[in-house]
Amino acid sequence: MDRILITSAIPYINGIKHLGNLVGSQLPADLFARYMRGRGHEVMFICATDEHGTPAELAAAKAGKPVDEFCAEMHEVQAEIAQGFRLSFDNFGRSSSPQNHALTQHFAGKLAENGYIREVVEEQVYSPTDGRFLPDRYIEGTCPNCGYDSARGDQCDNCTKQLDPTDLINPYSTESGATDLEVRETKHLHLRQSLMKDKLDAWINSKHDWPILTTSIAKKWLHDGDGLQDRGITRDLHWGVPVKKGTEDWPGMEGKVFYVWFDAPIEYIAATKELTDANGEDDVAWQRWWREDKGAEDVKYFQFMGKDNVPFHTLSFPSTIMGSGEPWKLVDYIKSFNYLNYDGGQFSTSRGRGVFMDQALEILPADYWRWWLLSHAPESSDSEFTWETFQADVNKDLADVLGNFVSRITKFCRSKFGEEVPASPEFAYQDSEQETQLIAELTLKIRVYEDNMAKMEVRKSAQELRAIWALGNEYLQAAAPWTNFKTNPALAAMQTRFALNLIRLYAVLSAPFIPDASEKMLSAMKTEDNSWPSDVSEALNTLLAGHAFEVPEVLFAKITDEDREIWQEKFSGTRD
RNA sequence: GGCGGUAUAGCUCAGUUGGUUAGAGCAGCGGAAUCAUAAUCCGCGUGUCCGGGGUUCAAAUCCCUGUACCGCCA
Repeated sequence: MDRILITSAIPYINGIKHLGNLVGSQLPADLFARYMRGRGHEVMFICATDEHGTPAELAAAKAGKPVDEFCAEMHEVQAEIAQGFRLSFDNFGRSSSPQNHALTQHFAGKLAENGYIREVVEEQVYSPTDGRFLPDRYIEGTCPNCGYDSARGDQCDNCTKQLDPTDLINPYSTESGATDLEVRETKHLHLRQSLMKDKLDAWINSKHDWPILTTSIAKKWLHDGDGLQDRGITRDLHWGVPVKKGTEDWPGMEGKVFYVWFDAPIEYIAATKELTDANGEDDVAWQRWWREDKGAEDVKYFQFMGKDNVPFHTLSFPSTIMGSGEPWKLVDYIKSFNYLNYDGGQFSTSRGRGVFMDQALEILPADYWRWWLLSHAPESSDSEFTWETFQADVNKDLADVLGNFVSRITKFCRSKFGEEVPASPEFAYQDSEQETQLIAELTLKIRVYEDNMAKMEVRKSAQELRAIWALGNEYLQAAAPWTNFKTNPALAAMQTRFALNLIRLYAVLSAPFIPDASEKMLSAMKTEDNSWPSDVSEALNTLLAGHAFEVPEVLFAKITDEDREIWQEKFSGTRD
């Protein structure tokens, strides 16, 4: 039994995420976590909300709430939606937790001790009216280049020229409209990632089995231009982790907080501690996952994320870990994803384009989305969601191939033998060529499936699973128990018993993808035996003659053309 | 402008370290079956593997170059 640590990139707090976000991190991470649990491994699956930073403050202000209250509410909303998608986090934490405050300050202290922190005095735009320093994009004014009157401080949207906030004519705060902006000096901490460059480079180069997407992005940042740059890890904000050197004050840094990207990945660790603290366990309980000197030396750590998060996880966070000089667990494998597009364009949170997680659950059960998104996961390149393919794929795979298989055999059995597994003393499928051959084919495919799941080859796993489902239909078609029933009912009984056992087998194999349907299948077969089919022949002898079952409700209702047209129309615009 | 990714059948995509007539699912066409959510099963592909060069006995795969789309950065 292995110990598997899994983290999904943590979603930002300011709103509900769309399906592209979901398929890029949380959903494949959940697939992997469920699979590993199913195989009997000890799993710690962690996610959280990423709560600090200016966008959270602004979203709270817009909602007319104190930022801490806003975050607490949004955390609950996101947690509930995650539950709706059956994301099986062991803990869904909060980066604003006391545990994360302490750990973030601890790491900063260690980094300073080891010479990886530099204090830098910068000039930034301050707004007395807003009472804060303004990030570049929250300052607007007239573009000196083209005269556009709503140019942002970082770039003019009209002529695309890159700008400095001080270039703008008549600059004003986009928050308050204040024009009394001034440039002030402010001191910040920089993480000296540049000192870590060679170490990171060697580390990345040693990871031969990582996705090309992961390593190519990391290498680009390591070698592009002047190479890996130091990065500011503090901000002049109120909402965040106060800058401290461990538990000590940091002279000159009063009133400042750590920048979100610094404290967000540390939350992976903190969220684990949040869990064990809540359970009243001691520190060893979380340290055995994260400290190689406290029992984590044999932990295998997997991270899941979209490609936009790769630099932070391949460079910044490892810099934090390595620079601490303490034996924290470094990631062993980074699974990264491209983007899912929506109907010819991008999903966009800021523009409200596409289908958002809450809306998705309002129109269809989680399994539909899980199956489609995972079987189309953007692994090798960006992939595309269209309502037409979604409807066609889901109807075919879930309703026709799997759902109908369950339906046809349970109903057949009920009408011919009643709602219990039929007996046939004359026939055992160990002695029959057709069944023996199918067991061999299933075994082959299940081993391929296991291999793909272990390698986090998401699409290939889905493909193989579907092929395993199809074998059931092929078998029924060839065996034709409905024909045999007329001349040789005992043979038909054996075939029916075999096919009914396939339902349980499919439920176990499919659980990582479609947990709800899997649960329904097991409960229809009136069994709680969800043990992994290491021996397929044995697994198909689980439900014995006389075992009662019931014909389940239709597992997957089909998406009609009318449904599709309504949704297509409904989601064609943007959300406010 | 720099960097990266992608470009394979009508659609969505596989093609591992270069190696037999380039594959799968969907859609389409033909057939079988009638247990089932008109579901299932079987059969059917004349594809400039984006264009152009090159390396090689052999290239979708490696190198150069051009084009298109996407993204990141400045």
